[in-house]
Amino acid sequence: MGTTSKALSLLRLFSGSQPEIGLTELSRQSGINKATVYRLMSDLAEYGFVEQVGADRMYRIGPGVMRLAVLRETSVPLRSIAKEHVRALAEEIGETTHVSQISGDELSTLTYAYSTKHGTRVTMEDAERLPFHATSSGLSVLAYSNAALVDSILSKPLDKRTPQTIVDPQQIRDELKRISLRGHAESVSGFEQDVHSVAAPIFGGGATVCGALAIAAPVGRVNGALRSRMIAAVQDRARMMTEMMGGAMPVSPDPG
Amino acid sequence: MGTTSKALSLLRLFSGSQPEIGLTELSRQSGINKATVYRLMSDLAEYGFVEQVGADRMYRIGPGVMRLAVLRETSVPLRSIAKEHVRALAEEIGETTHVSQISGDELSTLTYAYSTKHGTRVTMEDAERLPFHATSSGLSVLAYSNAALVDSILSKPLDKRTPQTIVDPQQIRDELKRISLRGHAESVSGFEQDVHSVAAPIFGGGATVCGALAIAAPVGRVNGALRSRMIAAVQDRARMMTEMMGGAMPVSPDPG
DNA sequence: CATATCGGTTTATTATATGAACCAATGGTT
DNA sequence: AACCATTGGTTCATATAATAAACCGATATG
Repeated sequence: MGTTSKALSLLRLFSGSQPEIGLTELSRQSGINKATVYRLMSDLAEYGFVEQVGADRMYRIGPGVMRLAVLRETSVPLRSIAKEHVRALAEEIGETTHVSQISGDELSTLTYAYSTKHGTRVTMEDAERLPFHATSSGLSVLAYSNAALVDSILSKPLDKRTPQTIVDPQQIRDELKRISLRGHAESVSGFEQDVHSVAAPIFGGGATVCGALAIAAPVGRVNGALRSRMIAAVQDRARMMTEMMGGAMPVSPDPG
Repeated sequence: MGTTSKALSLLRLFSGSQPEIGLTELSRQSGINKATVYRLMSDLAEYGFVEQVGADRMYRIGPGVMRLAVLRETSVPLRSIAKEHVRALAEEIGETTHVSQISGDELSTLTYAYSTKHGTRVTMEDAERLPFHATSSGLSVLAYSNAALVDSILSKPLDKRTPQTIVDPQQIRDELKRISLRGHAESVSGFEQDVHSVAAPIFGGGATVCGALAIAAPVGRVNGALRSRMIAAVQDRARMMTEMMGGAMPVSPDPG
């Protein structure tokens, strides 16, 4: 593993549930020597990617990423487009909604919204990382991705998140075919127990898939009627988002 | 210069006016060997910090930064707070406004807003990088920064952006003292010709300065009345933003 | 058709990253 | 107050990983 990769992998350790991490803890979780971590974090800090805060000198994500984020949003305004739709959809359906984008070999949640209609709801974490194979969002994206990405994902061992998670590559490939015919993906307790989710892909410029819109509800609340509404609404909204992204659905589903 | 620093410095080359850069161009502008740039960009791409797009395989900022940006905004919501104030202030004064944040040894523009009141206006660039010594924003930040940052900035050679740019360290230190007494900074044609700007610092948790709010108007339009309004408004808004950040103005100005 | 430029690759060379051991400081616990 | 366990940070001999010149094939340009 190269030095640069090591430095970048350290950034991946930060998450919504762990927004600040100390030097020793970074070393422990990454498996990288403490002295090395120190030097890498110093480099990252110099460029504003992390900053040290408080008396205990914990590290957190720094201001430098905001500059890059502004640039990114200018060319690919997925997040700003997503925000409004996610809110409206949550209100319309009365369940939790979220948009996630492809980022390497996983999805990362861009934004999400809760509905206040029910006392219980599926909860999300800020900037949560979602595996492709175990979420409706991931499957909906894979169904429209090129063969290279699908192969790369399915060739690695797949994490069995719950007893219901499908980890057999062939079974997943079959499912991907069905998804590309229907235009939406569905997952019942595949990622988190008791969560029923439906998702539809979002396309950017050039009919390439860039992320997914999803609705997630507690399993017990999803009856036939709600399920139909969820599927119809998520597909409808995803289509609207694709349009605003200047993208287009591929004419015939990618066979990959 | 370490490998990590090299990789991160490549990211700094991307800007609003140059959102996509090719391999050879990256090598040229960074002064780093092409083969090295290739490997570094491959590493960055693997972690989603850049992505290649189009037939000519140009690089642009990738989706990975959005995940980090979401995390950053959760702990330091400067940008979301800034957006509304910048808009309101632009409307109130009828001139261009912007908020920038400290990012290493420079400021980077988080968000800005134009007013439609006049046909001419000061224009901004997305994610523009602003030097400390030549902008009212930078000076207002420095005036409330610790001595270490001030020394580090003033010890390096200062770029004379315009004939009016002050580049003498001692002259700048004198000005910083005055700024910390008044609570705002002012710059006439110090960064761009014919631009008159006023700025006030924004403080985050622990009374530490984290950025600045600024108003920028064409020099010819700034008469005594407008100038007074600009100064009063920028200070007022910056105070509001500081409050929303959970920050506080330092009781006595930092002597640094 | 010749030339230039592009993204990407190879390879011997060497500069750079590494990690065990070590500090000093902090904060509980006995 | 003495003690132990942690923390962030530093040192330096060692060895691994980064580097740059030359090269390749493809595309575009005159």
